[in-house]
Amino acid sequence: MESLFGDQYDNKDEKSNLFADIILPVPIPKMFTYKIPRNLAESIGIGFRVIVQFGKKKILTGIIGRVHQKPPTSYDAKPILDLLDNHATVNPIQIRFWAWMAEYYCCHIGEVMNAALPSGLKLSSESKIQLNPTFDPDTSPYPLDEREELLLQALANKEEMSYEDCEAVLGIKSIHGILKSLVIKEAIIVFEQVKEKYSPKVESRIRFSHEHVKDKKLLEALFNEIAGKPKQEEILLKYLQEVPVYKKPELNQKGLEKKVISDAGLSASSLKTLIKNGVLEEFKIIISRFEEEEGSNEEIVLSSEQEEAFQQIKKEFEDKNTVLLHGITGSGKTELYITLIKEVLAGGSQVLLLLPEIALTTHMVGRLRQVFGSSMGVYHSKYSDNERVEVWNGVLSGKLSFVVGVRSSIFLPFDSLGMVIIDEEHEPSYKQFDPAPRFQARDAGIMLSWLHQSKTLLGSATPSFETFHNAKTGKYGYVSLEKRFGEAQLPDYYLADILVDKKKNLLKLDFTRLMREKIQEALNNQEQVLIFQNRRGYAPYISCEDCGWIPECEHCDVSLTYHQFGEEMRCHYCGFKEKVPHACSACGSNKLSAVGLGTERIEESLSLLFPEARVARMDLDTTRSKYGYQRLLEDFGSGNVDILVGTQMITKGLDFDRVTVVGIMDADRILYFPDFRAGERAFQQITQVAGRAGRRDKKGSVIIQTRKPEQAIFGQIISGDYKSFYLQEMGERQRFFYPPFVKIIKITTRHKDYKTAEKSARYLHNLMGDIQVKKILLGPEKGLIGKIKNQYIFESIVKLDRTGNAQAHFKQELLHILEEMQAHKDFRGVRFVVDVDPY
DNA sequence: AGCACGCCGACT
DNA sequence: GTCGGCGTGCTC
Repeated sequence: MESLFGDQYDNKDEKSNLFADIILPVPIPKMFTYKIPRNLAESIGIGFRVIVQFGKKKILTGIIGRVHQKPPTSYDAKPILDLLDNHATVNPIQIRFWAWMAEYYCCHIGEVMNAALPSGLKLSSESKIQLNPTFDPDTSPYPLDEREELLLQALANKEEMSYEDCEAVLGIKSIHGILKSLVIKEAIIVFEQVKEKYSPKVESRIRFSHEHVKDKKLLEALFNEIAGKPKQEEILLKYLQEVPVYKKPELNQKGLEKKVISDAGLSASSLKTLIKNGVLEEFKIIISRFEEEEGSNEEIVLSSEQEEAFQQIKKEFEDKNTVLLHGITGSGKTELYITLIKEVLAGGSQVLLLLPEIALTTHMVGRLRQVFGSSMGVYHSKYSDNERVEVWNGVLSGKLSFVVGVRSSIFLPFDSLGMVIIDEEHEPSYKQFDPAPRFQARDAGIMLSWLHQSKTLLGSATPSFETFHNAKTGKYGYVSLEKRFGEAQLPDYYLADILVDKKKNLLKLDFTRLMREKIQEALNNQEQVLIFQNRRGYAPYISCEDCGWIPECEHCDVSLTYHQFGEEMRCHYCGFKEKVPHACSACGSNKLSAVGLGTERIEESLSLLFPEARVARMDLDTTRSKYGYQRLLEDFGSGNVDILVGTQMITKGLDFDRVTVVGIMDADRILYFPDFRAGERAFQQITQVAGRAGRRDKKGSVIIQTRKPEQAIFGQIISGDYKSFYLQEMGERQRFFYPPFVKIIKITTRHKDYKTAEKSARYLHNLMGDIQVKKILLGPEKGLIGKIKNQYIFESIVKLDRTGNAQAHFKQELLHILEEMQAHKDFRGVRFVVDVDPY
């Protein structure tokens, strides 16, 4: 592997001519070559963090991607300014991983770096100004104008000011000229301030000054001395009580957290005096942001089914790198994972377990923590940056050999992965949409695993078709785990026909009679209910009953969603908000009605239908805060809520014994999504949410409301017949050229002017047509949403042959085309986005 | 992406 | 007349 980058220490005598290709977090498709100064040559290597100047003044953190001796021919390389650490922050495998990702997903390696490194590890500079100490306004030969005076005054009582501060002081946008003039007049100095963003958590502690613990007599003397000062004595006694240095003098080294003294209500000023007089000393240590916790080291006992699956997995791994574990909900995958993880860790390798975002808040992590204690790292998107840096460093130092995390945890600096486990592998949230790199963490995880010569286990109750196809064709191993753990039974399904009930006048506030009866039954039995509707807000739009007018977003091509909470109309694409109109803007009629079903409305309807029930709602709007989701879950878990309404958030990881009824408000909405994956997703979503119904002792009920109960997919979902559903859908996919039979690349063209957007998309489309590769080219078509944030959107879809190097060739050509187009003035300001394997 | 340099409108 | 708008070109 080393040879990929050249052996940088080949010729030690010529180290003065060393150059480094550096990855910088900028969206420019190349690395940048800098000169390695003599004094750094010995201590530098691939993956080291360095500081370089980029452009006229910007200072950036870069990562050494390659070291070589070839001086650039067309320009003068700038020197590396400094080295940030005495070790590599990124290992060679990661650099290869980044390079692969940039190439595969058609983005720049700098963008990958940006996504990979927690921002705490990327420092950058900010321009600041300060007063020139030699400047004296009275003797200065240069006259100052009003604004310059103003700025100097503002600066007079400050150490420094940022450009933003200056703008604020002067109240104008362009301060450059003024600053320049002040520099020429030698009144100020402009400098770059580099800020290290990561700050370790520091704890203040106290202990006896050295000589006092050397022998007991000294301590006794000390107490005699201090006897007249009760407050100080109290503090010393408290210290001795917490840290028995009489018995074990070595304990003094670690001291006592300073906070303990103030928490005990003892005098802070007396403590200060003790420190001032040299009796105690204060010192600081760096502590972890994560609590220390012992693992339980318990013996995991697998059921016979689990044990069998476990053995099968191991057997499959003998000749396959990737294995799919097809295990139905509640089959106890967690225990299986734990057993596997333990085994890999015992072998001295690292393990990465990927989970979808919300699953990270649930009991699975708690269970893992119980077993692995703080040797397990958790990498969460809601973590602060400092916390992320600590996980990063934990993996780097070897302290954390096992990490559970969301999709971005594939970027952690593992150096010897033994296994990557991707749970709920079918989850769409593994795909990153925006910004680049638009990677699929499941696929990237398999690649990462391959780079480590490690194994990948994919787990799902409803595998993605891509994965299942790979398993069927023998590319992946396949193990199924069919029995529900602990004798829990599969739920009963009921199809409730919305149209029939409507005709019979049995539909009340969008609830069919069957649904209402089942809910009532559960309530009577003190059981809980989940209601699923994948749409937030009150109603997706409101409409004028007289003329059909619908309020739309000013910036996007969508109707505004009515949110009862806060009484406003909101755009779910750009965040635009406005007041709810009282009359139609087109005809003035005041007959405006809310159309369609959102979670808010369902919540309201439930309160009306079941006034005695406690109803709660879980969607993006109620879980925005860091612990919003967890709080709602706890409320529900503790039985403070009878009915929980929610979006797809409720479909995952909610394992509560008392849920016996799950209602799906509008299955058709999931099914008729204009996307080739709609069927697959419907199957997955409905199965997932249904899996929440009924546990151990009680069979659950799942009520699916639909307008077309005769559709085959329902029968397949109900009988859990994933395979026949799969076969049927795959027939379609093959006929109409959809993945996994082809590779899809989506190219989006965006511009604020409709005509320009359309013209650019056409032009690009034609050029793509000329690429000599077997392909199907569709479009360019106006986006599903024609305009978002005032940008008109066009899309082209390319379907590529999976075999050979068609993909690689096409991508390469495409990037050339885009580069050229972007340089052309006709397409100035046009944004092109390439999405490989889009969702 | 930033951030410079460079050429045109609306204010003193 | 200048200030200040932003178009366009480059970054090792």
